[in-house]
Amino acid sequence: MTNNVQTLAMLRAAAWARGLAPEQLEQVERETQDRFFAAGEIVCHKWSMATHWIGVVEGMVKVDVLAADGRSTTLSGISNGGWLGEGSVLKGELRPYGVVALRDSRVALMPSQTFHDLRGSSLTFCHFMIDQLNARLGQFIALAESNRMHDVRSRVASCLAELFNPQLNPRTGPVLQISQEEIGRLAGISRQIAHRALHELEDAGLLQIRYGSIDVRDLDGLRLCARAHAA
DNA sequence: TCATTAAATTGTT
DNA sequence: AACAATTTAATGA
Repeated sequence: MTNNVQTLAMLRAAAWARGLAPEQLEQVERETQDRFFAAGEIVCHKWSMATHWIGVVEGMVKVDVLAADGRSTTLSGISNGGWLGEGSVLKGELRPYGVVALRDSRVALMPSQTFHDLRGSSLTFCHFMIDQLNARLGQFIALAESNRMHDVRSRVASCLAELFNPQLNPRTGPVLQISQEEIGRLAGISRQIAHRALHELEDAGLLQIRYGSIDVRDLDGLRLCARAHAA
């Protein structure tokens, strides 16, 4: 249950909620919780039970895995309007990743029971879920291709463009409040390499680097760069 | 409002 | 990886 205005607006505006019957939407609003996480806080631990489907109301969270020696890499970033964790909820398994707030974030938590109720009763929800899983698959295919075939600049461009994936991150604004260190984790490179790649993208006029944030000026240009092979 | 300081982030080698 | 420089936010006069 949540009284938060932003969270309620986010639920009602979600693509999967548009086709719901009034009583179904009421159930969602009644059963979905609402929590605030400060930057750096853990939203859910690795290997924890997947008890909720997670939506980002406002802010940004990352999905990451960390090695025993403390190194960590980021698999995905999710910002305003994005949902994550459906895979583990569908399978009823432990999450094979951790979720961490990249900056102060408000997060919606839909209980897995509610999730399964929708899955069984709403065709539009099921359609959304097909699109969601398909987008996730495409994301990881692009990631594998980018890692194996493309240079560093294209990889960074690809990772940034994914933060604007219309299915996975439907309401990302042009200003990404994310440090170069986190960009590096997202692209699987060091902060120094990320720094250099970002300046190349800035010189190409695709974005503007600010303190603690990236201002994306040419999203289509980033997407083109993400598919380019040449150095 | 301004100076001081610590913390975070970026820049450079 | 190490270090320097810069930006931001918090504090107190």
